[in-house]
Amino acid sequence: MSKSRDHSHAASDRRDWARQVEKFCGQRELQLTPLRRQVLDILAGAQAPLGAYAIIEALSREQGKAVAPPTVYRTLDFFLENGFLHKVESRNAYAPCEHLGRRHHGILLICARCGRTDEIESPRVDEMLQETAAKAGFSAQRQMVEVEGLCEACGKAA
Amino acid sequence: MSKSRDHSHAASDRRDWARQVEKFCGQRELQLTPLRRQVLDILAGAQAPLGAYAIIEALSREQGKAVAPPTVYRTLDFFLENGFLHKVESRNAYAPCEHLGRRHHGILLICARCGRTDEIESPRVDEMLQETAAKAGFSAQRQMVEVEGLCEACGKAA
DNA sequence: AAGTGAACCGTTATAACATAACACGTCGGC
DNA sequence: GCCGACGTGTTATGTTATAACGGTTCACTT
Repeated sequence: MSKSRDHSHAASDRRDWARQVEKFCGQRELQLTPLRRQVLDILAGAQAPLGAYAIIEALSREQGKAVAPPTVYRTLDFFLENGFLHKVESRNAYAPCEHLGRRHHGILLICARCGRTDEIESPRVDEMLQETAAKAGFSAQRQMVEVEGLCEACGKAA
Repeated sequence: MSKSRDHSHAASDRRDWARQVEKFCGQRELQLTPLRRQVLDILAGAQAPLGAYAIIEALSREQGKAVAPPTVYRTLDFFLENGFLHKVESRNAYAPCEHLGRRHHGILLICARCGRTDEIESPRVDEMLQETAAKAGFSAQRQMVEVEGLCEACGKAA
């Protein structure tokens, strides 16, 4: 399998994500409606974060379902509010949260070449950011860390 | 003056910024044209990061000058390319870069209450991010770190 | 059974952010 | 004088996101 420790962007990871979201919805009595499941599948099937309009197109293409923007944005809000999804601010796109249930603040690694993103966690970075901000008199609530560069595969290719 | 070490968002800081940009343009033979200077002044006069369309409105209001979006975006590009400005990705806004000339990767502290942003630098955070990414096989090129929370003033007010 | 409220989705319209493509003027070098 | 680079103006359009209103379903109450 992959030799480094599981940062593979593999389809299996994303399918895993979909399964976990499903499980969480069951546990917390959140409604995973048909629309939400369709969007979940589309996101789970994507190799890179999707924009809202890409999801609209995918719904139309793959499910033959024509939906307007608000419908998709509401669905995205649902996933975001429940911590199932991250918004990739630098790209206006939405990516599966790979660490469901944990207190998040993920670090997003965005490949400039293939567009795929990986999410990693680092409590040390989180703490250091918190502290660094505190030194400036700032009380941190939410962190957004996005790193653009080359993923392992693209780094080797180049 | 301010008791903590100079994270005051003070108007004087921003005027300082404008002066430094001016200086840099002189040194590097960059043209600080009338339009660019007007935009510079508007940004220097703002208490919080401005969006492109806010700048358009300000140009119209303060300078009586009606400009179309491309004109402003080109000006912003000029400032961004030369490292004079940061784009605040989570807000689609543009903020003065407070550390001209240094290799940047600033950390943006964005107050959720008053909207003001402060930029701090932390080589340690930068390094740690770099390392953390490297452990995931990722070669980092550009970092975006935005922290939302309460600035000192707003923290006390609340 | 009728009444109520919450959650979800559909629909229309529009707001907010950003860029493509082309035109024109100025200025410096040849 | 011609040319190319640069900056700006202008028109049109592309992309991302939300406001506002309507309708359905369903659980719960009375």
